Amino acid sequence: MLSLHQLRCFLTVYELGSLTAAADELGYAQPSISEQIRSLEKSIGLQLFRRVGRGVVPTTVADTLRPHAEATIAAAEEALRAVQRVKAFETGTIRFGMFGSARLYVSATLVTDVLERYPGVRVEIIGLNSSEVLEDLRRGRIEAALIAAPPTNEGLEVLPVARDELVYVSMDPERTATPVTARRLAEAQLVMADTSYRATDSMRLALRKMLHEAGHNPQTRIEVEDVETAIELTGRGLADTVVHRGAATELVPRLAPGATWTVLRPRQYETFAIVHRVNATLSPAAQLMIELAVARIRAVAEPIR
Amino acid sequence: MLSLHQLRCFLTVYELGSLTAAADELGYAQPSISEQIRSLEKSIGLQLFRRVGRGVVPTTVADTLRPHAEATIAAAEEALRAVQRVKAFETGTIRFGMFGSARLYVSATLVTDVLERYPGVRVEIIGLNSSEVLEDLRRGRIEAALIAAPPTNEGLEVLPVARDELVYVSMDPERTATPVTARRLAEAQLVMADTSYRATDSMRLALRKMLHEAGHNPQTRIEVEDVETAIELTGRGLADTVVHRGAATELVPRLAPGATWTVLRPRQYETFAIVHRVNATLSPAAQLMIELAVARIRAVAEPIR
DNA sequence: CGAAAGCATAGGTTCTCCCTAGGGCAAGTC
DNA sequence: GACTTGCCCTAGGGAGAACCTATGCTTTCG
Repeated sequence: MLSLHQLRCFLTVYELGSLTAAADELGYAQPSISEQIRSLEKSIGLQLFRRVGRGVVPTTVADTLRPHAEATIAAAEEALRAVQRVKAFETGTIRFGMFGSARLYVSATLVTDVLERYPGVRVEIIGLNSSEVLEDLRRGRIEAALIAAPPTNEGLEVLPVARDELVYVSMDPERTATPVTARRLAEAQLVMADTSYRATDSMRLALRKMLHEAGHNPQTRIEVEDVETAIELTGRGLADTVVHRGAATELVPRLAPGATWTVLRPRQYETFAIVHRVNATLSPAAQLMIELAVARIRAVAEPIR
Repeated sequence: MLSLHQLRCFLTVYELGSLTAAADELGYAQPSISEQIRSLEKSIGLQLFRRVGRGVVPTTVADTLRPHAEATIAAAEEALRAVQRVKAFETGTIRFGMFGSARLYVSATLVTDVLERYPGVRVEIIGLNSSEVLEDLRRGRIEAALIAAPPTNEGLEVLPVARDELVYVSMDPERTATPVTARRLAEAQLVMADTSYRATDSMRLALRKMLHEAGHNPQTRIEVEDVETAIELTGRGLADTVVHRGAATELVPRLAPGATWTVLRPRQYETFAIVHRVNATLSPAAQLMIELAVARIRAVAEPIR
């Protein structure tokens, strides 16, 4: 079987015209080089060097092989360099999951942070829709993610890093003059985001629990996919909505100018957490993303611990 | 240390997404593949696959490595193909030595023969001057040669294949009307070729012996390097010359029109022989050249045995 | 919850790599 | 022409790599 080591020995011998010299050059004993050359000759079925008195002389076969051997060695070294560059974050792709409204807080700035420190890398933020993130985590296609809705999913390790309060958004200033109670919430016309995941969305669960405790049943008038859409509809006065404070700060001025918001009573919080598979040893890239994402979200939300 | 085997395993695992499947594909047991991947990961210092429940998933490092690994494997395979083509004479260079007047007989047609059978090869006929051939043989830079002056050189094996008669060439038809005796030869004004090798040239030795036996001393008027020059000077009537019949047939009509030739008395012969180092195992290329050269020279000269 | 699939580990065998020691041949030297 | 030197080869042995079978553990699927 052909090996890189054989090719390296071959090239050195070809260059120096001597097994002994090649052995010195490569730091081996002469019989070792001899053996490598012999095994290479055997594996191609042709003589590469003519043993002639003192020294060896390359055959025309060796002339033919030489450039290819050099190309092969070069390709192998280039392969090593490529992964070393990835190791040093000089290049390569870094993938990170981000799910729910978390992206509103950190996605853009996180990418900026990474690119600033490692200009060569390619950054992929996976999961503008939530199910993908969990599936990708479960399937191992991404190592870690920052999510806003801690699932009790088995096999996933969850590290809360910050929390953000839920706020009630409306175009009617009267409705946001005072904190919104469970009763008022139950009576409101609401537009809620993340339709597809209403069964597992932690915000929904929190609101449902709050209403239940007050003896009410949750009722939403409109269901949409995006937080953006929910806020935009609120801006048109069609309904009110409940979102994270961060989302409100970020989106209301742009999508629902004139809308105001207030907290709930009792106050409700959503936790942001880093999630990854249990027992996973995280890659440097993943650790970097986690570090930056945590720093960013702690700057804009309320840090936990 | 990086190895081609590791890269092959890596690519198969990457493609199939499974160690077990890769093991089946490559014909190994699963733990062997596992070990190869692990050692590759260790040698680059980065994880290539995330072990996730059922199967493995490539990391971004693996994505980076893959094209380089493919390029390296491809280069290695191309190297093998290249030498296999040489093996089959589909390409590559074939070197052969040819020395003395032998080239007049076979050099051009020999090249034609080779190119006809193996259109892809490059043919090099080494040694239009004689010393190079022996030196190249001695140094091992060529494996074999066809020569016209069998040297008693130690370390070289000589296989006579044909002989050619020496003829006396002159512009004076009277001098070639009858075979030339030693006495007439001693009296003639001669131009002789291969000056540089007069001490070892077998034709010189043969003539000298012939003259000595008749009690004469050899005396040459003009010494030149080339047979061509000798014949050309003969054509101008400046002197007569002694050359192989083959050289006369080939060159006299072109270089000395009007000149005629006759044999010597007693008749003198020059032997053509294949020469190579003793105990040398000849390459297929060398054997081919020998075979063709022998066939050719036996067609135009008088075969021995 | 049991069965199946897939990776990791353990232990042992075989093969490869590399070493040292010594033989043989060719080239250069006295 | 014998001697020395340089260089390759062979032989034999030890360390490590590669590979195998058997088995255990985790995840996934019915």
